[in-house]
Amino acid sequence: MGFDLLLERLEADPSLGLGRPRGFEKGEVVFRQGDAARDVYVLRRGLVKLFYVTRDGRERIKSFIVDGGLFGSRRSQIGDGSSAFSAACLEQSEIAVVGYDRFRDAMRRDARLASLFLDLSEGAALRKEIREHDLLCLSAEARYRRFVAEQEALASRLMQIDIARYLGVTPVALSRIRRRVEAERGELPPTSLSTVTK
Amino acid sequence: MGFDLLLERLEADPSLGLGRPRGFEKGEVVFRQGDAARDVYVLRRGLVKLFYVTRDGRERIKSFIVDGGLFGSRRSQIGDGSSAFSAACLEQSEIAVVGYDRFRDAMRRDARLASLFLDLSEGAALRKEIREHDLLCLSAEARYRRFVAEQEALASRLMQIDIARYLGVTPVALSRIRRRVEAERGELPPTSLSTVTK
DNA sequence: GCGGCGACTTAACCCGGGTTCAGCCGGGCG
DNA sequence: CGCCCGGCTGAACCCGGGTTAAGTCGCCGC
Repeated sequence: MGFDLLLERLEADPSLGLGRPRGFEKGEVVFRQGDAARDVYVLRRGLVKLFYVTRDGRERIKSFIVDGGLFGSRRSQIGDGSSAFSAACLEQSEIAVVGYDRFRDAMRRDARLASLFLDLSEGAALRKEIREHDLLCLSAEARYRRFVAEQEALASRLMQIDIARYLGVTPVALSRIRRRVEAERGELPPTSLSTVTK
Repeated sequence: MGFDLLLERLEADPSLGLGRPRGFEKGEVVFRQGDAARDVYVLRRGLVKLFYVTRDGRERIKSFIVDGGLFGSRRSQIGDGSSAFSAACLEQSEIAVVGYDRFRDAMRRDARLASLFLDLSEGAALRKEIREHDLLCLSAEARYRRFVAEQEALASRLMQIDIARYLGVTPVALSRIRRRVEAERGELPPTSLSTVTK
C-alpha cells in the first residue's frame, strides 16, 4: 500500500523537519489521554498501542500501530480538543513527529501527498468499521480466533494481557478462551489431512 | 452543522438530478447487505437504520440516520465491493439518490462542496470513534443510559427492539435494564430538588 | 543459587445477559 | 365484538465472562 510513498514525500519536504525520529523505550508514553496531541506521529520502527483508561481504571486497547504506521489523535488535531486515548510503546521504538499545522501546509502544497493521506484515512475508516462490526456482532472467542487468524505476526509480538485488553476481556477470560481453542485444535483429527499438515 | 449547505449545493447542481426523492414505506429496504451499493443517499425525511445480519441470523444495528442525514456504504463506493450492511426505513421516508460517480464529479467541480463533504466525513469518523469506545469500554446498561441521555429525541421514535439491536443485547435484556434504571429513578428522592423538577 | 517479580494458568464463586416460555396489552381486521 | 399478531414484560434456568485467590514458570539481580 501507499504508505512508503507517503513517507518518501514527508521526508522529501525539508520544512517538515522529519527524519530525526526520537527513540522511545519499551513502555514509554508518547501522549496521554487528556493531552492536546496536535501532532502526526510516524512510527519508523517498533510497536505502539493506542488505548483508553476507563473511569474505573481498566485499560482498553483501541488499536495497535506496527512498524511503518502513522498515528495521532484526529479529535485533537481538528477540534484541537484533548485526546480521548493515550499512546504507549510496547517495544523499543523510533517515532518521527510532525506538527499538524506543518503537515497540513505540506498537504496543501503537495496534492499527491494530500491524496495519499486521504487514501490512508479511507483505509483507517474501513478498519474502524470492521472493528465496530466485530465488537457489535462477535463473541470474545470469535474475536480472538479472528485476531490470531488475521494478524498472526502481530499477535505473536504481543503479551496476552494486551491481546485481552484489545478484545475487551480480562486476561483470565482470555486464558480460558485459549484453552478452549487449543483443546479443539487438539481433538480435531489434525486438519483432516493428518500427515501433510505443513 | 453544514449539512443544509451541502444539500443546497447538491440541489443547485442540475447534473446530479437531485430533488425528486423517492418515497419509501416503513420497513422497506433501501439496499441489502451483499449488494453493490455505489450510491449516496440523502434522507430528506424519515428514519433509517443501517444494520448487519450476523451469520446466525441476529440483527445488529450499526447506526441510525435521522431526517436530513446522508448515508451510503463507503466500502461499496470506494472499493466497489459489496456492502457489509443493509439499510431499511423505520418510518415512512423520502430519500434522494445520487450515483457516486456523479457525486465525485460534482465535488471535483465544486471545491466548497468537497470541503463540506470532508467535514461531514470527519464528523462521521468522530461518531464512529465514540461508538467504538462505548462498545469497548461500557456495559450494556451504561450504553443504554448514555443513549437515552444523549439521543432522547431519537430514542423516543424507536421501538425497543431496535434500541436493543443497537446496544447489542436482546430485547429481553433491554427490558430488564430498563426496569433497573427506572427503579433507581423511582427510589431516588426526585433529583434532590423534589419540587422544582422541570 | 535464591528471592522476587511479572505473566500466565486454574479453580471457585458470582452476576449479567441469553434463552425459552408464558402472559399481557394494544392495534388492525373480519 | 372477537380474534390475531407483534411488541413488551416476567420468571426460571443456563452459560460466558468477571473476580478473587492460589499456584506455576521464567527472568533478573543480588
